[in-house]
Amino acid sequence: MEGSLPKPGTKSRVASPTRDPERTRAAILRAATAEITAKGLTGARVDAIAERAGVNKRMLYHYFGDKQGLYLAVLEHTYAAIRTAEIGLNLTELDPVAGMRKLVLFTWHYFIDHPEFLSLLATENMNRAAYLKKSKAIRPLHGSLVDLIEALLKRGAQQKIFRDDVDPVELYISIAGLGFFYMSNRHTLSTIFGKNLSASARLAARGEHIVEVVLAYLKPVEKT
Amino acid sequence: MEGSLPKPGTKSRVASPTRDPERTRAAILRAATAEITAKGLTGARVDAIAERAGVNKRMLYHYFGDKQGLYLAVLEHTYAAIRTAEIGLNLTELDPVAGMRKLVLFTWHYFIDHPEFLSLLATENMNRAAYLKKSKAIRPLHGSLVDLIEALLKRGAQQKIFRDDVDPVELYISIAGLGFFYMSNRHTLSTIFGKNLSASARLAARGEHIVEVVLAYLKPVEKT
DNA sequence: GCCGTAAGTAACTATACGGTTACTATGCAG
DNA sequence: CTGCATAGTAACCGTATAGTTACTTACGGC
Repeated sequence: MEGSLPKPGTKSRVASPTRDPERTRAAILRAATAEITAKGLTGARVDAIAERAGVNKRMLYHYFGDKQGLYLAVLEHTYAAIRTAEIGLNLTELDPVAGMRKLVLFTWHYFIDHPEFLSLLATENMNRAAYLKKSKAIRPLHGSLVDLIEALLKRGAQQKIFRDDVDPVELYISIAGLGFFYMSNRHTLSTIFGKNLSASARLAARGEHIVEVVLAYLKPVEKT
Repeated sequence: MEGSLPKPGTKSRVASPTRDPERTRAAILRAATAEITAKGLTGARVDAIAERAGVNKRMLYHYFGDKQGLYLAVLEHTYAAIRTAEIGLNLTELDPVAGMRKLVLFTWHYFIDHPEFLSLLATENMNRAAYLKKSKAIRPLHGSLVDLIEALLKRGAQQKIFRDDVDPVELYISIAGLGFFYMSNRHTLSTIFGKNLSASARLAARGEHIVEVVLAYLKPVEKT
């Protein structure tokens, strides 16, 4: 009797576990992100990705064409995530110093919470950004990031609490760099300096250090 | 007649081009550095290294055991180069601000001139510093770096031109990070921001920016 | 209720790759 | 001069790897 069978009529996501393209695609993308960020593009194994995703290898080629296509999808997905999160920050409501502090700490915590983003950047730069250059989806995301920082800097300069000659791109690279280098190189740095840089107390201290460095730089130069 | 043959008696380096272990070893190391920093450890091909070095592949195994042994030799050689150069800086002769400026710019220019160092760090961190941890040769090199910075900070604090609560390791990570991120990620950053960050005018400007950021941070907090 | 299309499987293939084998040439200590 | 350790060569090998082929199963529009 058909009463005990799962109802095929309902389009609910629970239904049959077979034949769920969206779930399969997402599982592949997640597995590929993990494998590629752990081992790099050349180190990642297509068979390992398929196994991690619990999916037949043939499906990777079905959905993403080839290994490179899969890598590009991972790259686009990962970049979109951070740029989207930044837009949600809503810095316009805060005074400039508080806004800058929030942006700096957001960036820092994003790096702590998303090591896969750091690894992927390292991989892509080793590749001279060849895939990023191919992607039409990623570049448009970055105008708004510059606008965000520019607005903050302008408000601060008007209120005379920031110096008025700051380049927003140069500043963003500094904010990101102060966190990126610490996190992406924490394994070598921990080893050569004989300290565990991943300890949570140290991570918190580093966050405050970065805020201090950035705000000290932004302070207007006193008149002599 | 034997008169026209190259004299084997003279031990001069010019003599016979065959059988020169030092030259062969050095050629392999150079080729391996180039190949590994261009493509990563997994991306590098043993056959390509041999060809680049103009040497039979068997020689790589003769001198370095296996691919991993070769990688370790590259890593040790590359780390030793920067740490040795730092020691030659002679910062004790300068006043603290000039000394710090010199250290910051040295680090920055080192990154510009030695992209292979940056790539190798990226590779090694992707590997969670597994090879660095194995190396007995590298760690001892780093005590003197911390001493160098510590001495500079102490002199500056005594003269009241630096704040007196600066952690030398935290500061070094900032100095390095401000340059490292810019250079190691210049391909992705140039792409997303639509600017050529490798242009020499921009590199010079970045150097000045980093000096400003570091010195602003080191300035003693004014009394309120 | 049937049929075309998209989702999914298993087994296979060509080759690129790290590493080895079996051998030869060189030069220096005695 | 000669024996022997080290430098060097060429050809080879097993396997891991990206990508394919040939086939089966489920879904949804008509």
